[in-house]
Amino acid sequence: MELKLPHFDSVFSIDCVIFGFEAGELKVLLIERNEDPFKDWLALPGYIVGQDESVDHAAERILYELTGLRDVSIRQFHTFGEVNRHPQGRVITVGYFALIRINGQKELEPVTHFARKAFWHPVNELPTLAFDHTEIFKRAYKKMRTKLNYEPIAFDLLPEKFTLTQLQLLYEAVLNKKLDKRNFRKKMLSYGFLKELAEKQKGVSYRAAKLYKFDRRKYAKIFQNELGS
Amino acid sequence: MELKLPHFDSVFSIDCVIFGFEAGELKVLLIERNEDPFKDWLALPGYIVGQDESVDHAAERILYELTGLRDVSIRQFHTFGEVNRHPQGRVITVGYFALIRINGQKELEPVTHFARKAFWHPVNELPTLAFDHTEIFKRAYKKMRTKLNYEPIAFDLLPEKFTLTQLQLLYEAVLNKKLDKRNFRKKMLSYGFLKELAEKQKGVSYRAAKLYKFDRRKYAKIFQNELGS
DNA sequence: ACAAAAGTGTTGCACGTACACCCATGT
DNA sequence: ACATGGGTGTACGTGCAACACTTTTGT
Repeated sequence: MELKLPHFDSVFSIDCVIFGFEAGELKVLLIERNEDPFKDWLALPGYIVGQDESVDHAAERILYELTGLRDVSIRQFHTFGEVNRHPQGRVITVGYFALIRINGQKELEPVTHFARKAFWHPVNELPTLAFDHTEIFKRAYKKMRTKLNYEPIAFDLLPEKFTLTQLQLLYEAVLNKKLDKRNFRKKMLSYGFLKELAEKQKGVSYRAAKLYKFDRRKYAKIFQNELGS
Repeated sequence: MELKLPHFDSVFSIDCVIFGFEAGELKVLLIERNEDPFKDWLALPGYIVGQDESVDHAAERILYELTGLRDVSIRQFHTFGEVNRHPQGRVITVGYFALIRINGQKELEPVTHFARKAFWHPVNELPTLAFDHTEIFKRAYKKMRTKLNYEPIAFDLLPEKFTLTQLQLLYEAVLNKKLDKRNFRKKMLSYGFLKELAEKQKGVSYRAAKLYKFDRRKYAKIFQNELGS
């Protein structure tokens, strides 16, 4: 079929706001750019969408290239389409956010040339970022806090096995407020998607806490009704 | 500054899912296309974003060109970025939805050449639409129903002055279920953003109902706290 | 024994839900 | 007078918020 579309100098990109949780703090994954524009600046990991890949696929690819992680819950949250948000031309960017397990694993190592390094930075006291990335981050953070209240996204940030106190500390860090221990536990357990393990915490110099894991199967079963029409 | 961006054959568009309420039914604004591809098909109103306009601006412009309406609450809800969603090339589209007052006003008349006509169609029993517009519509409809539960978007669909029964019928049509009259009124009035008018309904052959209007100022005052950090 | 965090129940309040009858008005 | 929708209150159950002490374990 003949191509009748206008020929604009326009490009799509995606930018990822990737949250992690470490040392009791909520963190976001940043890169140090190695290319113009904004060479040497800090930025959210993001890149141009390929001509022959879907936007969703691009988001997964870039997340993989920067972190080595797959099968992460990654979701689109907003598209940023201001005319002058990119100094080199018309670029609209689709923002995605993901929550991943930091796990104290190996150093993050970008496999793409455009980033000099990638690292976790606490979400509080964020430095100035390239482009409109500060705005993109803020929007993602807001959305994430909202979602935390009605979707079990917190578990993506924790190790597979965790204690209820760890879970609570995470909620407190993200929502930035203290929660009541008894109410928190009651509520979490009442959902019925936490699986209590026989195992206990190790290496602590006080009473060891029970470990739990998030049971995706039970979660799906419980909330399948909410889909509807 | 030198343009270093890759030169892709790619274009952004926007598609609008515009809801209206008429004759007790929820309706969506469709157009009959007058251009290839999908010439003569029914579709959501949408068009290509200009090189020098923001995506948000494009959405407002297109809504205006198709309906003559301004100052409508129009919101982005999702971006559709599959590779082959457009037969002529790579087009990603940003979906917006809006709710407007049908008002029994003058016929809708497209001022752009690409649509032969625009008209309201009940959301139930929607015909087959061009491109992936059925999918876009479904996503908007779902989002809209969700939003109805926690934002006062329903008032955009009603005339400025309305009765509580009209409001309830609208909720019932959108949510597709019956609601209890007493509970519905109690809840709506408890919010405190409905202003009771001295005026009453006219021209009905039964007891005339009180008219209300939605008080945006009160709403803003009541819910300004929810913004935060 | 002590330090440190784990673990555990009850009460009041706000909110949603279920439910049925009299009232005002136009014909 | 009658038909039609307008308008109103109560009782119950659920879920959330406030609140403090005992238990377990490692040192």
